[in-house]
Amino acid sequence: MTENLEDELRLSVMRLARRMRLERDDGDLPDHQLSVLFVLLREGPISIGLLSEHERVTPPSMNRTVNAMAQWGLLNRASASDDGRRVLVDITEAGRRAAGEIRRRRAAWFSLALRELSEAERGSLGEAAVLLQRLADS
Amino acid sequence: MTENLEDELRLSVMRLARRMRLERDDGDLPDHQLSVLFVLLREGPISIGLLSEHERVTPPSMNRTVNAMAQWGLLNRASASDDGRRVLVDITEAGRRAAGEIRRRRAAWFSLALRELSEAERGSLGEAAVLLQRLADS
DNA sequence: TATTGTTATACTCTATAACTATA
DNA sequence: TATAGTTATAGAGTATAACAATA
Repeated sequence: MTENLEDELRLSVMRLARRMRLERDDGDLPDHQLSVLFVLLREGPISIGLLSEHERVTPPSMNRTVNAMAQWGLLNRASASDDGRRVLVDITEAGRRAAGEIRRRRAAWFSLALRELSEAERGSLGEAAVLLQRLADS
Repeated sequence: MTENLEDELRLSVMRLARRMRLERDDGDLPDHQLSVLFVLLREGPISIGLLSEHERVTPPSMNRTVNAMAQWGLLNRASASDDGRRVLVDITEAGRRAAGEIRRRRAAWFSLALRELSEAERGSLGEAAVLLQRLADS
């Protein structure tokens, strides 16, 4: 792949992600809360400390975010049974619903956008999906 | 493309973009300032109002951000010659350097990640780049 | 004594409302 | 009178430092 194509790929991924992030309503959750919900969906119950590392914020900041979200019923806090210091955070049914709404909205937009492509082009993107996944994990 | 593949593509794009955004140092610009620089690079001189729409913040908020960035010499403010009310914001050489640094860091990481793929796989991604670009614009 | 989380405090970014300057 | 931007003020989100509880 030429360097130019590499840049084009990188930039288009960034811009497409931004475009998808914009598929939200005014009443939706703040970005950082939404991001926490997605982590919980992906990783399951997790401590405040790990959550703060994952989201690249300090533990006090994450603590505050988690408290706000617990007040809204989006997640639960519970002491870890094996270590009284740790707090395990888990998503609630309401949290799942909130995250699901955004996900559906993004998926709906994306589906429509994909229909503008040809069958062959969609096939190319299908091949690419698994590769992008691998890159994200590296 | 099956619905499942559609989801996989959407999620992998989001996650790869996040992974790339993380390629920054502590001393780097705040996200919203960086985002403004990227808009200026892409769109050239632009008014405060359009900039605030593009970044989805209110005009007073963007005004503040622009002032801070002007103080750091990252951009220039100038009245529009044809309309004394409008302010045209343009990136400076220092702004270009700051944006370029992040871009280089992301490009370097991405280059390394791509080397883990086969030649054929990189070819697939090359094809996909232009399609992702088109989706981002839709 | 080290680790996990919390409280106290301050700074930054954001928003709404009210204001100024220009059209 | 309408529009582009600014100032005033307040509400979130974040950070650092100091503290409490548990290991």
